[in-house]
Amino acid sequence: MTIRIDQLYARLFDHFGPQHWWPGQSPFEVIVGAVLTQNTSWINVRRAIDRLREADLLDPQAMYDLDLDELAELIRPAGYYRLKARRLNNLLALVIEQYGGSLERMFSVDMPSLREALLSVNGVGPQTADSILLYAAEMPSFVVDTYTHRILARHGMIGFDADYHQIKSFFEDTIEPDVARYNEFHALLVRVGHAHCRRKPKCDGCPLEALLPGGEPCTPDF
DNA sequence: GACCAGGCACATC
DNA sequence: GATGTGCATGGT
Repeated sequence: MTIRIDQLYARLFDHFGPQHWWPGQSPFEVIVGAVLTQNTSWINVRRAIDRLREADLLDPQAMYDLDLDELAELIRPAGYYRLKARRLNNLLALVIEQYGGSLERMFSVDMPSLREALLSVNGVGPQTADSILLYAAEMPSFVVDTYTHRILARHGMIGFDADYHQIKSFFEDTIEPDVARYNEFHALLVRVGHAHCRRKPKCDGCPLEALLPGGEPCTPDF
């Protein structure tokens, strides 16, 4: 017996309300943020993006033209800064060389082809690619992250050993393609993850507690 | 001071 | 194919 996906969404939305993820920012800023947030808290990503904006570098060509060491230094607060400078540069090379530096052109490509192109970039994995598709290109690609995996596994909706594609399909096979819904759902999962489903169990007051049959606890195995 | 954060690629067995 | 490791800053 497991809880249903629509119950999960309803409970999270009722509890936390709309999350307003990545509103009012440029698509390019979303792309940069998607790379910088890899295994990193958003507060540190925020600092790095602010520094880039301050330097007037939130533009594909401008950032691509910048020396790699200088880019690394600017994004330092986001951690793994030398690695991420290279990854950003790899992604910018795609944007510039394949799409002439135009995000509009890049986003006019069909979703499966664009996803494949993004995944071909060294440093862009499935979560980063899907974040770009959903939050920058506004295409209905569900984003899976550590919290999504952990929350679903702990509540018996998937196996603890489920891989990225299985979890993504779990959502996409159930919820019809809907950019706004996918956006909100993922943001809500991260929100409840921050509050209650970290590595160490922190379940007090978790709005998902009562969803399990008989109010049984989740199984915080990882 | 230890532990954690909106991953990913690569080495090794 | 599975498992382990490097990458790094800043908050709790």
